[in-house]
Amino acid sequence: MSDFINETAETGRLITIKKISILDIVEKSGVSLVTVSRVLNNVPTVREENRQKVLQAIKELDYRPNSAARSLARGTTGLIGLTLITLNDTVFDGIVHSVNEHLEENGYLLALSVSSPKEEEAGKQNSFLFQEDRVDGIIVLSPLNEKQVILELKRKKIPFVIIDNHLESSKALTVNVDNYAGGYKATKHLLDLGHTHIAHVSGPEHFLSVRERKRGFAEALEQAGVAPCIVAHTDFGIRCGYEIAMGWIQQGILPTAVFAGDDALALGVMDAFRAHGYRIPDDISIIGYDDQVFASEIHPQLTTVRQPTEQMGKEAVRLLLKLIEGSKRNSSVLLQPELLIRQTTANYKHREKQ
Amino acid sequence: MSDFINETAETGRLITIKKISILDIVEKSGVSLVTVSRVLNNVPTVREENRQKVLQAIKELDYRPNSAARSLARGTTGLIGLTLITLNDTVFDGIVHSVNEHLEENGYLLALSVSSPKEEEAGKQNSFLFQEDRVDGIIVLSPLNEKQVILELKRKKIPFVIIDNHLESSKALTVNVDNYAGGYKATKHLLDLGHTHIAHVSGPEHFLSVRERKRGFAEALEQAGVAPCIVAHTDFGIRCGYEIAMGWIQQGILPTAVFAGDDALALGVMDAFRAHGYRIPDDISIIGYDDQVFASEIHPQLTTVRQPTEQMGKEAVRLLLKLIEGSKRNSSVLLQPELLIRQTTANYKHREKQ
DNA sequence: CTATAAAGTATAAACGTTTATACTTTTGAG
DNA sequence: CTCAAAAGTATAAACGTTTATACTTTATAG
Repeated sequence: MSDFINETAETGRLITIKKISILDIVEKSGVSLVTVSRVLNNVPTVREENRQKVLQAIKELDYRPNSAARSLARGTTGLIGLTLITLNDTVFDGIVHSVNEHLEENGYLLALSVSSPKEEEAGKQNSFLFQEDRVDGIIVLSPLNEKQVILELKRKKIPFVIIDNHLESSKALTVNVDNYAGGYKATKHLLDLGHTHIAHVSGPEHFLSVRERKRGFAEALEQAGVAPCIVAHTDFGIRCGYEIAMGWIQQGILPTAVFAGDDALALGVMDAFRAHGYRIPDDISIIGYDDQVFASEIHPQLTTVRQPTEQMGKEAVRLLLKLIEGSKRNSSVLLQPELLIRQTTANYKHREKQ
Repeated sequence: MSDFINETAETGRLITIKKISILDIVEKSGVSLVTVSRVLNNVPTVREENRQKVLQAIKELDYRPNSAARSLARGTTGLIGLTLITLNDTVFDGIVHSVNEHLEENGYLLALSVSSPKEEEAGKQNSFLFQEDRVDGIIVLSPLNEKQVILELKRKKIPFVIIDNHLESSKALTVNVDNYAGGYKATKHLLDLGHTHIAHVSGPEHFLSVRERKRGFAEALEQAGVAPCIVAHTDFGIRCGYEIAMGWIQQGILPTAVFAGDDALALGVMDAFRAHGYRIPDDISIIGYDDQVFASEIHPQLTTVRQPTEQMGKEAVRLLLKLIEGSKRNSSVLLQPELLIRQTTANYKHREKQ
């Protein structure tokens, strides 16, 4: 029971306030320390009458157990770290929400470590989270320098799960969405609409997700006996989509449908074609990926592929907690994406030359 | 020194691994426990030779101090909580990055608590973060139920700072951006371009930021002796901007410039006017707010008002840490936004009737 | 060589819980 | 009323640091 100094709001005078501990609850409730501890930890062998006394005392004194003492005694921090690069992304937002929610359900608190892409590529990522033994486990979201992260975490024996990994065959536990299926579904949708000149623009090829989506694209086309119109890799982002599409138009490469590797690219492509008088979806169909917030709000609303972010977070938490419990033989998870058909895709119609 | 069970990767056999503590470092380095502790805490009175021995032992044994024990002994958790509603926002993203960075610089770890707007409005917000004494302080980002949060935090005597508060006169320490100035600057820019039919569309009026931006808008107009063309309140988001602008056009309300309360609204407004054949910025100037990522990527690039997110996070951390240190007489911070002139605003030109 | 300061050491208390052990009281069935 | 089970109690160890105190060694100036 230590004291700390506080200041009354009105006078600014310093007064001393006793920090309350479990002993104060013992005193107030009149039961033993062990009983109080049992109530705190929901141990069943406590008479209801005593439980009430304890709860009452806790309420009256506004007692909150000291987490450090608990952690020390229990050998557990109750903290799970989540490392990521950016937050400004519907998918990440959904995952973080989900992870947060499911962790809280299980009595864990979420520690966040955001690093900039630059730091992460330099391998400096999340050094802080790794330094003390502050967390019971770590969820790594879409790590750029995956190998290094895995090595580090294994060496430190910190339980971890990776969401959206980029390595073909990482031996770590992972939660992924079937990007091949996403690419396949998107492309199949365009084929079903009668398109035969289908282009694909996507992000950098070193992303596994990019390669997988492209594989789905290629596979769907091959099964339909259709040759790809063109495939382009660039950076993610509206601007890149715009530039790529502008390039196509200037070269006379004129797809009737485009499967973009993410919604921002799709938006850029739309911008470019519209700038040349194309109407969407009448003259060209566009399909994105990720279902960013703007996708359903722009005009026309963007057809896209949604990743099940709620499930991703839930599964990652489930896997990690099992790992922490010491469960062996857990296996990685592969979830399915969902095609959202909106207004930027339509049946192929022959377009009159401009 | 306790033991824990681990599994060899190859055999799956259970082996016992000793968890290393400071005592192992004492043994390995041959110096006293106090000296080791001093090295760990950067106390200067340690001979360089001994410091090296200790550091060497720490490295060889891959020792990381137990954070729970540290926290207990120091009476500090080293954790700062950040509560917010959504992450999917350039401004929030910037603030979280900044908060994270500046906390780490000061040896703190960031605990995140995301709640859904629904939860937050129901007052259930962040209950978890408040329950144990898990954090040394809390940064509250744009609280919907601000009064309740403040009351709760004061009652629990948890040091806190609010970023982007919505109450006119909260007695809490806050970090804000001068929304009045933002509205004023944006409107002044349009006036300087020769516009006299300027509309304003913004979010719900119960947001202080919305009212302040509007006040800046009104003040700038009044100083110029210009009457507002129209002022509308709706929800934030592309769709709402689109609908409002559509309504204007149908009613024959035709501003030559629009100041939108955020970038998404601006995008919706642009969509609507473009759908009616308006060219931007030739026929109508549009200005947004926040400088979301897409603002500089769309075509034409959106003129907007940027909030200094890096500074906001930095100031919030600074204030909070001072508060934790026990410093009195800290004062709230008001930062200035910046007008970013890009391609959606241009000199007023008389437009020929369609 | 001595006196003094700097740097080291050992020892122990403190931080606030959890949890094991051993013992005591209460409750309820027979 | 007796006895066993359930529920309680007291006591103490453990968790791994930090930090205060008092003492010892080492380096350095005179």
